[in-house]
Amino acid sequence: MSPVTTKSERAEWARHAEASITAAGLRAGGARKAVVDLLAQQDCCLSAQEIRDALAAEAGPTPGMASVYRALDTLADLHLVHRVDLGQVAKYEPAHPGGDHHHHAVCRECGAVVPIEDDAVEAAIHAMADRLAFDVEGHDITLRGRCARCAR
Amino acid sequence: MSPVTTKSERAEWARHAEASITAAGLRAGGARKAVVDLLAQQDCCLSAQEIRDALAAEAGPTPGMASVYRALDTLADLHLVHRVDLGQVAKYEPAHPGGDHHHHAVCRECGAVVPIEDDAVEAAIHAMADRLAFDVEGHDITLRGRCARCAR
DNA sequence: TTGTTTGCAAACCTTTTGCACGTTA
DNA sequence: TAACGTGCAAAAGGTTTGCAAACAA
Repeated sequence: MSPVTTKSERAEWARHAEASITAAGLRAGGARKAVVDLLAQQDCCLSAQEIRDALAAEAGPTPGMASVYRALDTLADLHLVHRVDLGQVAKYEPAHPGGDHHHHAVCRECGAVVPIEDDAVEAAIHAMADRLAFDVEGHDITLRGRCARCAR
Repeated sequence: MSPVTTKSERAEWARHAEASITAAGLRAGGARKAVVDLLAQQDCCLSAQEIRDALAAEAGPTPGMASVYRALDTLADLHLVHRVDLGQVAKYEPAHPGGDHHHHAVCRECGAVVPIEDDAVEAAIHAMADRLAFDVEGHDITLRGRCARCAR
């Protein structure tokens, strides 16, 4: 299974994020930087709690939940992260500038989230969007079912 | 704009729901019946709060929020309603037996939710699902953007 | 110095649960 | 009458906000 984003794409996102934050006149605090650095390593979405847990496992101070939420909020405003609503908990993932994105399959048994990509579906969605009396800026697709492991 | 479901489809759903509830050995209480009757009139999704507010506006006793949630939970277990996660609040809509379903476009300005249908997108989703190592049981699509009124 | 960022605690909101009472089959 | 359904209140998450101290530019 190929990764959904390459290592260089993730590094590119980190640079882009830093630049956007500076360009917006924001300062470089520790908590937000830690969140950006962690997201830069991710291929798929994480919840605020998962982000904080991951940062708590690293060396250095652990940011408070409020700071994690505030950082995610700021990043979402700058279109640097995309918020994904897969259930009762919001998840967040890096938003890549080129419009390059993926969707999610969620296992109803184990809760696993698998990233998925499909050009034909993207094309069909865009064709539909063009015909609607609605100014479509983005879309999310969630598949529900059971992952390969749980279905076996 | 044509309705997503016809009046007869909605009446059909109400009958089907009553029958399923009885068949499951459940009894006929007032709160759940009120929720079923209200959902039977809906074309698209409502939140638990919206359901209760609508019932409060009607004649007769207003069910407690807990009863609304319990009713929705039971109906979801019986596959009579589909839970839709469009944001921080869960919404619920009647699930039509034939597999007939729609998706949603959400306006980022006014929050309006517009039901959408597209056979080509459905076909593309199914084709993709067949190729995945994931047992896909259902899917949800959310378009984000601005509705016709807000975009004007 | 000045405005931003952070952490903590409290507030908020949605959803769930415990429990006693009413109701259905 | 035995089990289920309901309402109320309390609890339980997840997320947001107020405020004072720490910090970057």
